[in-house]
Amino acid sequence: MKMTMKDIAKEANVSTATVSHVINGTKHISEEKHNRIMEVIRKYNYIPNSTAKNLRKQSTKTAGLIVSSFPDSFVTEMIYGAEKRAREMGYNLLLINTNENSSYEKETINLLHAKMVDGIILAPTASGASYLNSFTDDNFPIVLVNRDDPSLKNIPKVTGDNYQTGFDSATHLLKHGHEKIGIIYAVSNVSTTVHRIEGYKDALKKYNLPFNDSYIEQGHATVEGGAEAVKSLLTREKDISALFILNDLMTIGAISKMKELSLRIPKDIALMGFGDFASANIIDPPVTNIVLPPETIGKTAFDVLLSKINNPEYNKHIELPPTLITRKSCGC
Amino acid sequence: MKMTMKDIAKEANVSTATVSHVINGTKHISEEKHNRIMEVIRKYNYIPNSTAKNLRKQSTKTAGLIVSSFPDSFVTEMIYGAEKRAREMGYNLLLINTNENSSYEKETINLLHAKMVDGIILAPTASGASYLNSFTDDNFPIVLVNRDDPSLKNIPKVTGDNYQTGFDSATHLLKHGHEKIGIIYAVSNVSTTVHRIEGYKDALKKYNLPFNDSYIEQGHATVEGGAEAVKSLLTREKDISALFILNDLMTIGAISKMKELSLRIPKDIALMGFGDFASANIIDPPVTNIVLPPETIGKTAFDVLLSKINNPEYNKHIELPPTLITRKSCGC
DNA sequence: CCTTTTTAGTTAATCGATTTACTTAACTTG
DNA sequence: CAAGTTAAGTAAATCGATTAACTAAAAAGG
Repeated sequence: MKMTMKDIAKEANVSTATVSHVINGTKHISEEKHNRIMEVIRKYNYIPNSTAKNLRKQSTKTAGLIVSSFPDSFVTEMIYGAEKRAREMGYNLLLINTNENSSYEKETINLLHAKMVDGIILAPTASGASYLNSFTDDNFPIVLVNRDDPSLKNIPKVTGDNYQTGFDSATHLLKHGHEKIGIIYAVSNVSTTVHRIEGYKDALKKYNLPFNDSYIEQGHATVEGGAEAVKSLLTREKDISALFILNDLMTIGAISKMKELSLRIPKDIALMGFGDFASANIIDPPVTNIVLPPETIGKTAFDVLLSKINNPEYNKHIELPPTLITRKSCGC
Repeated sequence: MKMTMKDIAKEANVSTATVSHVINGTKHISEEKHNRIMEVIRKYNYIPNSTAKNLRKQSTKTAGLIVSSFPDSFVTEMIYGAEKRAREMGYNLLLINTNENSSYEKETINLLHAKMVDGIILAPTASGASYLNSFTDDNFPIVLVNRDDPSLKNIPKVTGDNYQTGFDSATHLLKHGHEKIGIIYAVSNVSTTVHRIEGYKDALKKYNLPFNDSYIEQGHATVEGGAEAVKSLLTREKDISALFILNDLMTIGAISKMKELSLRIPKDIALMGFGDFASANIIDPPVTNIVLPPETIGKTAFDVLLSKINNPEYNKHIELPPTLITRKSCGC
């Protein structure tokens, strides 16, 4: 049977206020009443209704986690990190996947706001998120994760250092003599892609090499998308000697297609992937990857959200550095 | 500024009841007032507070999704399917990962119950979930997903047909002459594992072959766990000619280790994996897998939860059939 | 011993919606 | 035109907690 605090109070012959104080330890209650109340609570296995509590306290111990591309191994690990941290801190996470649909993103934020979540961790879609200003101006805590939106100022951010990611991977290939390096990416107009390409460009510049726009190919973030993209790119640009692929599924698709085309990796084309997917090490050839720590990004995003909740002035941008994992596919 | 219905009512010179009726269409309101109210609502971008609504309506349009092993590609896709369906039906999903910790599972269900979620989709941990009876007896909608608990009766279930999965994969290997088939699994005492092994046993029986307990090896559900398990199993049982590995990461680890041990697949050992992970096709050799449809399982679980919410008597068990994807690793 | 302070507990307002029961005016209808 | 319906709107109860303000009794202080 569903028990309310009123029922407990009646059974224990006290007021609901007393019951509440016992439960929350907000006032000293005599040993005797304390015990009597606890007994009744245990007897009926009473658990206070959080919705009522939430309404009164104007806080829900729930946060929203809005991702834009799921399932994707990077995002999945990020979710894992955030959920784990949230749990440790006594929070629950509402998971929403906008699937790169920006109008759904906007809608969702309104919905979660109305649901009175204590804050939102948002991996935004490609279209700008300037509409967020009306929320942050109202002190509704939002933290951007993974993807940055440089136009937003009063908002904390947790991302990987994508510029460095692009710079380091390009430098690694350049160092080993590759001058014509192709890039395959999935999502346009997001900071993850844009910054990696910027890093790549600057690495070229450092080596006094020209940037060639047609070495950059877009495709779907799927195995098939990677296969198509690599075919289209390598058919068009025959002199490319190395590839940097910004998405794990696409990397897998690309390798598959290159085998089909009898292109040897790394002999004919060197290859670097992004993200440390489980099979990277046993694929033939094992894939050299540059990785950003998704779990840490997720965990940190939640910590930052908590900071923002506790201090509306908190607006740091935390950028986590990449790591290069050298295996066979780049021939280095 | 945060607006309440009271503010809107005052500004529009009506009662909150009228505002509520306009918003919900629960009573006919004159054109004139209707427009006046809508205008004020738009002017302030007013969105009704769901927590208050939830408290009053005793429903939250939110469901809990409790998984026990995350991130895991199967579970991830299941989450994807469930979240997508939930969204389509106007629900949000609270995602919780119990990490195979049964006491945390119990705690979480109490918590979500108190949060007044409309129902829960639960992928239970290994330890029995008989404590669920007190919830289902109270008509709190819970559906079991992925893992079955046969001791629970008044509860709907959505699972893959794991018996058939074990039977079909064993039969496939037996048909091609393998008589000593090893199994590597991750989690004990869950229906997914138990039923697959039962199916495997029955397939052996059909071929009049004995079941050998020591062909069954357990390990951690990780790449490293798979590597260790395969080493331990193949060192102990030298005459095994085929392996069936029930987890994708372990499959990857096992292949990696077998390469290290200079065991050729499928020449020395044939191999079948479970679940259609992205890299299966480009791993060397491409992995033959038997798969159950995780996205469909997740989606169906949410549909079933909705059925259960609308009809407390709904207690079907939906079991989805496996598909065999033949590639090189089993040599068939 | 009287005043002040502290302690233990309660009453009632509050959070922000929904909804039942009621009122008043307008409209039918025989 | 009196009686019965219907329509449009509102007041107030309600959902189930928390908590400010209050009270009464006990303890402390002078």
